[in-house]
Amino acid sequence: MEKVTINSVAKHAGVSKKTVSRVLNNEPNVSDATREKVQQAFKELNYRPNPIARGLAHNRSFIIGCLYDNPSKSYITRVQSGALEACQERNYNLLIHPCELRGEPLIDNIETLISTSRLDGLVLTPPFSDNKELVDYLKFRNVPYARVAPVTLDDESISIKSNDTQAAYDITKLLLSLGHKEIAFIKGHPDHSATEARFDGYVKALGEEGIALKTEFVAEGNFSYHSGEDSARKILESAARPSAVFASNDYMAAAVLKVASQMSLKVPDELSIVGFDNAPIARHIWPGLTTIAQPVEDMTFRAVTLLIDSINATEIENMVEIFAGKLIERQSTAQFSH
Amino acid sequence: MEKVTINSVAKHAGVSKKTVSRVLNNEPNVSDATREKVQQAFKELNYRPNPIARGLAHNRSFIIGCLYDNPSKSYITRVQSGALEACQERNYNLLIHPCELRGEPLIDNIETLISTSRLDGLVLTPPFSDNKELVDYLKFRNVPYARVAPVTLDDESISIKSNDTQAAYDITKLLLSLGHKEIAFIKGHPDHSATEARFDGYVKALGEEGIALKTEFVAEGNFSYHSGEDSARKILESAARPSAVFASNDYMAAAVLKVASQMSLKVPDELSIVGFDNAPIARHIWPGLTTIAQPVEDMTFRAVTLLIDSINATEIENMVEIFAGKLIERQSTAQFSH
DNA sequence: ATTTAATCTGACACCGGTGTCATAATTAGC
DNA sequence: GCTAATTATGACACCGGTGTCAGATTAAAT
Repeated sequence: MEKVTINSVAKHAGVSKKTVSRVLNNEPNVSDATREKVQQAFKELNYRPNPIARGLAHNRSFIIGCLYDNPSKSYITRVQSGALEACQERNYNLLIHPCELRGEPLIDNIETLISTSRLDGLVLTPPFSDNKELVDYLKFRNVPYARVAPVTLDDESISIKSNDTQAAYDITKLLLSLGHKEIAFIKGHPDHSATEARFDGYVKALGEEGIALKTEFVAEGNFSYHSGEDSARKILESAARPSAVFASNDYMAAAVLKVASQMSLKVPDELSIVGFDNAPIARHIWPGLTTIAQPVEDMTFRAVTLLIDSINATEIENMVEIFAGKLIERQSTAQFSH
Repeated sequence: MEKVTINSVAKHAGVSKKTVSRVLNNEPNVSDATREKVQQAFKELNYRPNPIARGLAHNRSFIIGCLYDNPSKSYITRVQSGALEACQERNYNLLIHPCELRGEPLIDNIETLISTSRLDGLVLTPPFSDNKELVDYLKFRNVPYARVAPVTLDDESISIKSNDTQAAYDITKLLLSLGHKEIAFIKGHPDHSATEARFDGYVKALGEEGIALKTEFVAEGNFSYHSGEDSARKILESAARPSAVFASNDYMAAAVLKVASQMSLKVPDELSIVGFDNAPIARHIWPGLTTIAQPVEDMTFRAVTLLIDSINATEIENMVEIFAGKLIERQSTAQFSH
């Protein structure tokens, strides 16, 4: 297969390569006749511009990096899926970068990533979205970035928020409306800002009913299945067992279900359980988990789209958008029966 | 931050840029003194070669594509993880390409992918590893590729195999040794060659015990949780209910467990269940699934490493390597009690 | 001390695009 | 119909590296 470059197209169409470049980029100041000729040559030769050469000329890589450190595989693939779609639409490539938050020094890691791969921009997903050190570094290095699901807002970057607090409030309200008064809570990883946000919603809902927060009903998890197990044991084996458990994500909720099974506690008759995220496991276990579905793909898609557009815009405009979660009721919740 | 190019390094070190390039690529014919000087300049200026310029000069992208279409998120992330590690080690980037096998014409899709992204090579994961049309196309287009977990061998490519048949044989043998004689089987997706391989192992083990294959005990699934549910209903609601079910992957096995729970069938006392893959769900449900763990990361890592090395080698050497699965016993299997 | 071979080093073109600017071809204005 | 303003086009340098090849330097051989 003969290599087709801009030169061959130019020769074929009988014009200069600069003119070909003009047609390629939809630049003005090309006569209709010439444009036609060149486009014809594109087709006849099946020409594809070389993104690498283009990148060199522009001093750009047309690559967006996606940073994550999340135990949930399904969350990661959803993030990737949204990011990929946005990239493909704009002819960018996506470079995935899983990354241990507590591993080697984060900044060094990112520094290497950026300078070796020449990323044009970076999407931060939780828990990086709220990592001040990282955000400051990117700002200092002048690397465009977008934040997915941050809690803190700096008004200086593209941020696509989810309203975790509201959603957590809603799902807690659901439990309350079912007659539950003793509702335990399992927190997520302290590095994730969603952890506090979700907890806040829970606290707010309880507060509105005039129910005091019981410290023995609040366990410290870290979003992992394992931490959910430990927390569930602590909560369910305590003297005053709650009638419902709100786990900050579905993995931990699944772990609560497992512990309940092992203790022969019937769910939802003797114990209601709710999770968060609507991970696949929420519908893969029996009973299915009542949980909050978040539009992860949409959020990431939007973040990457805004990021790429801001890279190519002359005027940089930073914006915040908020996406809402949706309550999904399955079989793990039921009316409280004394 | 000043831009550091090969020219600035050359000036700083007082040599030509070609000499800098020589040092960069560890080429011979550079005096120790000069090499020292240049390396010193690298450090002082914190120089990072521009992969894009390098790519243009070499007519290479230093990007490996990873093709997949797999419902299992955990499988995908494991594949990615192995591939990424191999790429990072060799200074390549990884481009992920999820892809609907039954979606738009596959070859067109790949054609676009290759010509727009200028991939240097492609890793095929199931079900693409055994897609003859695709493999033929890549061969025709002269695109280097490696196949992860193929079943058919063409001896003309890098192939990293797993011994699915053996593993399926082993796990069936386990059920037989527990006294089970009526063992149902849920097949995977017909496009995945692993489907037949696993079935073969099951058939072989039964055959050795002189147990005839019952067609009513073989269901056609497609690796999805949902198909597992349907298959499980068909099998468990039949008149002659088996005492054990072998599902071709863990998602379908989890679905069997769900259906069994709904039917109040106690697992493992009244029904043993085994899966395949050791997906996270296998240990996230209760009882945990007895299954086969495959070294997915290792296999992909190896495939990508071999692929990159073969791209850079003058002599192309194709090879086949076989990785073994490992039987993992959890709580979903027990002695058959009449 | 020369010749010969081996080892270094740099000038220069090139990879495949894009930006700048000068010039050619139109069109508009009167 | 002639000049002025506008639009269309191409020559050329450049992005940051690498390959080729010739020339300079050093080491080995006689």
